[in-house]
Amino acid sequence: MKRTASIEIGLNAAIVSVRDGQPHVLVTREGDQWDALPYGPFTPLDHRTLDSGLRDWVREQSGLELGYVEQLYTFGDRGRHARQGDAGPHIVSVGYLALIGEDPQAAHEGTSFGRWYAYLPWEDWRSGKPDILTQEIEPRLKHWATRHNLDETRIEALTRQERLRIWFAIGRDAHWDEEKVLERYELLYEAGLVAEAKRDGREATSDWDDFPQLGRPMRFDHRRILATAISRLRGKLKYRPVIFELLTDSFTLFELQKTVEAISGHHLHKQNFRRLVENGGLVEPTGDVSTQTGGRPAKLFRFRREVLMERPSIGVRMKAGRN
Amino acid sequence: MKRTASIEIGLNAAIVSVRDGQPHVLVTREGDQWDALPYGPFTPLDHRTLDSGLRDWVREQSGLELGYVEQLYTFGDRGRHARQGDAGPHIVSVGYLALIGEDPQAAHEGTSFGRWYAYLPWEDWRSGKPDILTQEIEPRLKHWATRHNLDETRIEALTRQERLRIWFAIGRDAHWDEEKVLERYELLYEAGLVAEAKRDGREATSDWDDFPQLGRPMRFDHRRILATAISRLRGKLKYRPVIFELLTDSFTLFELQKTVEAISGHHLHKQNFRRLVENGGLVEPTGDVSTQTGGRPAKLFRFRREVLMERPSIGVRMKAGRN
DNA sequence: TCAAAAGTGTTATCCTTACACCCATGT
DNA sequence: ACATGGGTGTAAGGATAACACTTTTGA
Repeated sequence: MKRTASIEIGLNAAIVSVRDGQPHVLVTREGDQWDALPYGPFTPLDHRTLDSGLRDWVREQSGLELGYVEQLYTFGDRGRHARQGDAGPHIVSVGYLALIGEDPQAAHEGTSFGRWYAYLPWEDWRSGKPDILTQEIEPRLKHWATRHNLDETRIEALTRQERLRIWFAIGRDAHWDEEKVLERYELLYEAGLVAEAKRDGREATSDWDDFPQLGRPMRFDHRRILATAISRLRGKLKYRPVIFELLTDSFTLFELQKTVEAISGHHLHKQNFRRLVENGGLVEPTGDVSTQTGGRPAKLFRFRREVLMERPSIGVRMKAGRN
Repeated sequence: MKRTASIEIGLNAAIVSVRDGQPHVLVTREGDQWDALPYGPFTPLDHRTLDSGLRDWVREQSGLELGYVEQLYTFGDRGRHARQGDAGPHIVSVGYLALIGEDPQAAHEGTSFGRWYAYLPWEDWRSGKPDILTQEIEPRLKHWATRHNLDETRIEALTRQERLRIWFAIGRDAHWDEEKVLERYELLYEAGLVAEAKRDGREATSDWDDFPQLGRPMRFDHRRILATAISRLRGKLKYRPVIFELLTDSFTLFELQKTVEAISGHHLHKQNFRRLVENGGLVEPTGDVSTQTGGRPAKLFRFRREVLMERPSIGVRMKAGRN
């Protein structure tokens, strides 16, 4: 028998909602502390399953009743919850992604929806490449890549240069892969360029005081969980019709497009997007029109739930485009 | 503060290897017990991370040194590890998928590689639809679907009929989705058609004694973890070049095709498969040929590791075919 | 010689992309 | 009138699937 130590299982939820064309995540703010995702310990006596435990915590902390919920990943790094030299129980945390369609009315005091791209501003390419990449991130990462590039202790590990190329599109023929959100955040952490790295006692690339704030930080490793959620959601969009979990029952194609753009972080080509969606059999017209569009009234559509039973895997395929 | 209860975190690995065209998973057999996946508790004092804990347990139990490892899912249902009325600590288990390329020599005493399709025989469509589906499973599932179909307590839940259609391709226009391995296993469990359901004290569709063995059962919920691993691997094949983790450094296109077929569970069209692979830039000729093929000597290929840095997502695309 | 697997070539079809253009409404 | 978003048509290009066929080895 091995030695045992007290373990606690933490449940964390990244609860996503799109409003006014911006993706948001539910956060709790306690005083001047950093924003946190809703979380709480899993206690088997109170919770039948991990899922139901999560729903209980979210209900208690925010008043929200969750619909679509999906497990993301279980994080178990030693000391991930601890500040330097801190003791205390070891915590393994199970991260979840939840999606909310209707505009959630009044959540509890102390909770609110924070914009994704306030936490991860380099992920929003809807109006082109974000300035923070060119001006702040790229020069610092390039500098970091030149400093002792010889930490390749493991064989077959990617070099710093290579990681910049595939994850940050720095270098020739490189291109931005919108799904690599987690990899980018973890690289910034490793390079000591986010506030959490300083908090956790990691070495910085240069003086911390010179640093701009690269995105709003979060408590514990919650920004990592948010990054995981975004990665998963951006990937899943392409092969599962999850986007409709973020919309009301009926919607215009424009609203659908804006929601996909909000999540994927880049612009889409209007005409082709409409055709792909309509031909794909994902939606059907309700018969009504919306006159609130600022232009010609738009047909309203609803999601065809039957597709879940027709095609094994179907999503909103699309490529970036100008129009 | 909530009540606390002792929690233990278990680590489980589905270690996959393809030999002689058959996919296998590493199991331990203790006496007349059911086969089990390698597993052990996560103890933070011994293990730095969940990953390293898993590698430690596998090394200890089987002597294998793992390469490619990927977290699958964390299972936390109350009582999932318990027999009826059993008490004891609550166990949350974290499932992993590991892939092994080289034919693994001598694993420890008591461990061996068991064939996937001995555990889940309905998943092997390489020689057409398996008889066990037509003869044993479908009639029993149809019967189950007619019995009190009114367990739709949740709104929006799929009916039994619908689930048979989308997951078991029973009904008109239905077609088999090879990725839905977990859904199928869980449905068989829910319908009381696998031995684990009896062991866990679930009600059967009819008398247990009448039942054929629907696949070889496993300890605890290990067959569910295996099903999760297969689902994930079959899905991932299509957008990541993971298949090469299951092959030796150089291989013929025929070996590659047989390996993909072993994993995906269906036959592929030879000519088109070869073209897709060669044109896709996934592989490059080594210059050597293999004369051990039983026919004309075949060019040997190797995986182009550079693609990991070129394309964001690339896999072995293919459709079922006759040839 | 035959079986078995390695390979090549060609076509029809579908899907995607890109471009051009017109429609209906509110201000 | 014009801005805004809604909506249609079409043609080029690429990828896929299905088919037919030739080549090289071992038994």
